[in-house]
Amino acid sequence: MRLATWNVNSVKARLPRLLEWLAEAKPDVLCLQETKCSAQAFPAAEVGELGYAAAAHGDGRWNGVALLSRVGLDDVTLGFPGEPTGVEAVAPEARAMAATCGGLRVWSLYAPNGRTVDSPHYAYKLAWFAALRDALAAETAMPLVACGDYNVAPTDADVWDPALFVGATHVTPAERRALADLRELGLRDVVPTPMKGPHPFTYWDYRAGMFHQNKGMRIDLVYASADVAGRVRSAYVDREARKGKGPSDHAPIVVDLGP
DNA sequence: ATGCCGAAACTTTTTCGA
Repeated sequence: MRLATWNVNSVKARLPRLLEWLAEAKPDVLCLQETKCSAQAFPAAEVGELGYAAAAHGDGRWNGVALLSRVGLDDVTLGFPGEPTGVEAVAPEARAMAATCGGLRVWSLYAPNGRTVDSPHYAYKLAWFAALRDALAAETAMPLVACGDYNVAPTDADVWDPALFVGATHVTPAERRALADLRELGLRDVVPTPMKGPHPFTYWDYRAGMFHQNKGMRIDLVYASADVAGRVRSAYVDREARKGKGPSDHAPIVVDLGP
């Protein structure tokens, strides 16, 4: 089974690139983040023509996650119990969903950014991770993979220049502790192989030629239960998808699982 | 060459991203 995750930064703006990538990479299951469209507006017909069932969770302009599968898409759940609401919001944002695909419980996650450490958005980010931990703890009895944009660089090696991130979000001990809490559930970080350079970065800012200088971050992660992690045959960052006209600022991660 | 920010909307600037 080929599993993939990709923050597409608008599924509408990225639709030609998405369809092209699906036809080429042929994942069995794809987790999408930052779809930036409502569930009703999700291009289900277009991906359906390539053989994918789709489920989407989104409310419009911001956030949004989706799951595509050609090996079954059952028991879809949107959000999770105890998910906190956004800052100054009355309802949770569209940042999490799950489905059972080919015998695997698959989550597509888009963690809050946090903005700055003194922002209420940072406290919200940590609360969101704490609630996510409890939600995933209830699902560890089955083969589980939690994929997505975690908006946390697990180690200093996961940012191009740690000195530039001192005092910034994405690298704080509390954020890294939140990831460690997920690993303590038994989830393992499936670290992909970079196509170029020593670091498997998955995100490069659009600005200032960051991609071309390989100044990136590894913030998109695949967290797999031990049984699933043991089935991993290969995993890589498809940085080709970050090139060319109209790319997302994130590259997909592709994971091949054995039986 | 990978090639120097992009998406969305209560749009003609502002908000957000990390």
